[in-house]
Amino acid sequence: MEVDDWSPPPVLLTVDLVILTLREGRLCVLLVKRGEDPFQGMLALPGGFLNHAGEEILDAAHRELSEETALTSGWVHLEQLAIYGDVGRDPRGRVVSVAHLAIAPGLPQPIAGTDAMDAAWVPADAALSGEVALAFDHHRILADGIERARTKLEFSALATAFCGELFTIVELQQVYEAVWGTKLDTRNFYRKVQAVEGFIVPAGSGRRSTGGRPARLYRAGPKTVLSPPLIRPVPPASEEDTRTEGE
Amino acid sequence: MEVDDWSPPPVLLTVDLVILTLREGRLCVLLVKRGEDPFQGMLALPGGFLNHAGEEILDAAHRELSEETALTSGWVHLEQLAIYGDVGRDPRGRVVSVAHLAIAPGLPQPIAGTDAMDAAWVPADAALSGEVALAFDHHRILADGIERARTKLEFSALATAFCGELFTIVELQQVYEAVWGTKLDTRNFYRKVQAVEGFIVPAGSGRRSTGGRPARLYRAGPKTVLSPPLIRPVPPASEEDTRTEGE
DNA sequence: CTAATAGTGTCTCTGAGACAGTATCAG
DNA sequence: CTGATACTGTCTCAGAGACACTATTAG
Repeated sequence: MEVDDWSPPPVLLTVDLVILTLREGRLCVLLVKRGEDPFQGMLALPGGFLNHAGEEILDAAHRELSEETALTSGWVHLEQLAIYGDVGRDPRGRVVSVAHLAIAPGLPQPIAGTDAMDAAWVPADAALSGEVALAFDHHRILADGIERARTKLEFSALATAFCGELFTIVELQQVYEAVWGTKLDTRNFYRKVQAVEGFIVPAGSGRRSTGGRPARLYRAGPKTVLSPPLIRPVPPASEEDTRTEGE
Repeated sequence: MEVDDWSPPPVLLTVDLVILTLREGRLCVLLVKRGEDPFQGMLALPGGFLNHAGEEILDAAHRELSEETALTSGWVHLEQLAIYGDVGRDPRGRVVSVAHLAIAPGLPQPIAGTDAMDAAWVPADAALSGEVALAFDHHRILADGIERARTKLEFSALATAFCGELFTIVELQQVYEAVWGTKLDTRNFYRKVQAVEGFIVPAGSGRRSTGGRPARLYRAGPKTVLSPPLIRPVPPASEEDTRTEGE
């Protein structure tokens, strides 16, 4: 404690990304197959070290994001998720990861990044359920990221980040259904999203998909906080809750 | 990109704490007067570097917490808040701070820590309003921490962390009123906290304060998520609320 | 009895969930 | 006209806010 020439221990900083999108109505996450040293060949979240000591963390996250997805950037939501710094999490030493949550509209095929052999969209439920093993503590990070997205859908306008610039209410509903993993009542959904002022605003005229009544188009409104919120239906009220509920 | 002997740039990691408590019915935050190099003599959040490369971040937060408050530890809530790593935030170099939110019941006088000249409880509104200048980007961290506490009071049982092991419903209400900065209706509050199963559970018999009917005692229940939540009354009162206040 | 604090009941209104039929297009 | 998709209205019930009085103690 009273050491005079003590100096703080340096750590290595990485940026990891939970990138979510919708593909064929399913919530998917981008995973890469590691091409390098620790956990080589294993699936992991995209990410990497800071490029140089002067790189901002958010810039590094954006850089990693475009390295993997070739995004037009601008229609991407990117926010800090949490920090993961357990001592044993990386065999290379004291590596602390700043996890980020990224959400983007239907993305094209991913591209293999600098230190990734391969990259692919994996359905979120498959990645969560442990069917695929993830490197480091990335399973925990992924779970936290998806949980964050699910919660933020209730209280923020985050859902529009899954859509393009123009979208229909049905498409927005499909976002909620895919992320929450539930079916929603169409009439209640229409009523509620339109009741929140500034959540979505009408755009021009309609379009159609497989021959049917043309749908009205909307774009994201100025509001980022939803009030009243769109409450997520209680998870299926499963059998496991018996013990928690009793006493 | 193809540099072969490239190695990731190291950074220095600090842990900073937003420690909240209630003193005389007011929300207060612990601030220290810096006794060392950058921003010497200025007020700042308590915190410091990792002790050694093998120290867990959460352990470091606990260590800093007990260094400043001499807490009996165990009745303290401590959670990660966010990470602050802007390039220019610390003149000593690339210093990245993992901010934490700590909440504890009515604490005694703080003690000056290792590298702090002085420590004191400062009312949150005074610290937020810019009356006092804070070192580094600590004003932003403080604002984020208090906002986090205000939000979590709605949806989690965090309020009980401000109380001791045993508390009355009135005391719990005072927590909400102090943190939110609003007055709440006593009857509605009683009804709502008791409606949430597992939020608070009755303890033994009553006690009193200044001569009055003895209050029933409660302790924190097993539930950490409040459903239904206790909605915070709208803070902004958006525009011209000319004289609605006196009601 | 008085002062002081703890505790309670009702009404109204808003918002959530459940529910089925009409509107508009392509072919 | 048919198939397909977009869109809408009503009822009921739970929960939030507004509101004033009774209960129990110390002195």
